Amino acid sequence: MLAGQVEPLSPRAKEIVAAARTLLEEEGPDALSMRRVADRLGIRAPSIYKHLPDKRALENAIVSDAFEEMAELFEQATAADDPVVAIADAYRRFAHAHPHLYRLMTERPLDRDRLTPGAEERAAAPVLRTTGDPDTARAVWAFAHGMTILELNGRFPPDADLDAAWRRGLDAFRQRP
Amino acid sequence: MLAGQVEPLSPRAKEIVAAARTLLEEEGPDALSMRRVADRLGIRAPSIYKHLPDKRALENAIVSDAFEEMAELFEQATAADDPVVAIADAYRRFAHAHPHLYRLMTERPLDRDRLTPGAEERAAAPVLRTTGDPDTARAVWAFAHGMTILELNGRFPPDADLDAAWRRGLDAFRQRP
DNA sequence: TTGACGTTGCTAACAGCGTTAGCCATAATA
DNA sequence: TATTATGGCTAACGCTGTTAGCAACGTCAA
Repeated sequence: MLAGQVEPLSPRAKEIVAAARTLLEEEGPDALSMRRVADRLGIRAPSIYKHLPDKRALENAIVSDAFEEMAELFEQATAADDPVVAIADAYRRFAHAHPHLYRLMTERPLDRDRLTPGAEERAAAPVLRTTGDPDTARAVWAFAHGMTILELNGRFPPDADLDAAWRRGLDAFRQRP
Repeated sequence: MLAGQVEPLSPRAKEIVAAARTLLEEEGPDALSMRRVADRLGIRAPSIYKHLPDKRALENAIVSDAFEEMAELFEQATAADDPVVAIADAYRRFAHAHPHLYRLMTERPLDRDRLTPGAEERAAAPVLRTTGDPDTARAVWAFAHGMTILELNGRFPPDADLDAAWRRGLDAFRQRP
């Protein structure tokens, strides 16, 4: 319990986080500067520091929210006939709908001490539960993330059938009879 | 043929690229600034622009070299008993040996017009050849990248057995009898 | 030998970044 | 009414990539 307590955001801080998220989703990571966020709110950049300690805290708040939203989607998907596929599809759909947000969530180490406690675990739980064993859960997650981020980054050939590769991958992890 | 021709680097440019790569590998991406690179060579940052058009060109040169090195490793691995596993292992080993370099190679869209022509294809070819079909090749690559980058970014639990998850994933893509 | 020119360095500067220090007006509280 | 906390502000610092313009040097032609 050495981790510093993450205190809840004030209403004003939530407004700032909301503005930051909109900016990120609409204009991408370069637009997510303290000055641009402040602009959107009609204030100056240094004023943000009255509500949030630094830029990383702003990003962490966005990421925490996104984890909660993902967890919600995954929990709904567990009810499907093939829950692993349903969760994976929800994962990929989320990333396509929020590409800049998805990159922010995945492209670097999490500073877990400063995220909403439990959010990450809540998103991870359905995958672990539906695949059965942790090694498979991790392998499926790795495939889903790899596929998704390479796709977002335009790393596959333009004529590649990525839906087919996606199905091929998920099929590989299906229980063998 | 709309792509601008990539002209070969002058000897001095190659020195700059070498210094930049060392800096990146030793101190990480934040150290890879034009001023730090110049420092290493005993010159000033603006002088770099006499040899390379911009920072992106510097990064592209590093990435192009890395692709060639990867291709070399993959081509050696195709001789193994189980070439898919051997290539995948070489991939993961390369990333572990050069984490900052690996991130630079994968974390954003390539500007293919400005890379050494053919380097990317040369690295991709062995995977395609040994897996047989393109969908499987892409799925295996996605798994390998996903596993590797999540590992580098410390996204798995600290007690996770990542070697086991790695084997589990590769096993899933093995031809079924 | 001299003049021209390309090469390769330099300094100064610009706009943008995250962040800090310090000031001030307003609102809430003792 | 006096005090304190809140939430803005400006100015500034050191960092970033990059450009403009200048100066020294080597090469090569007339």
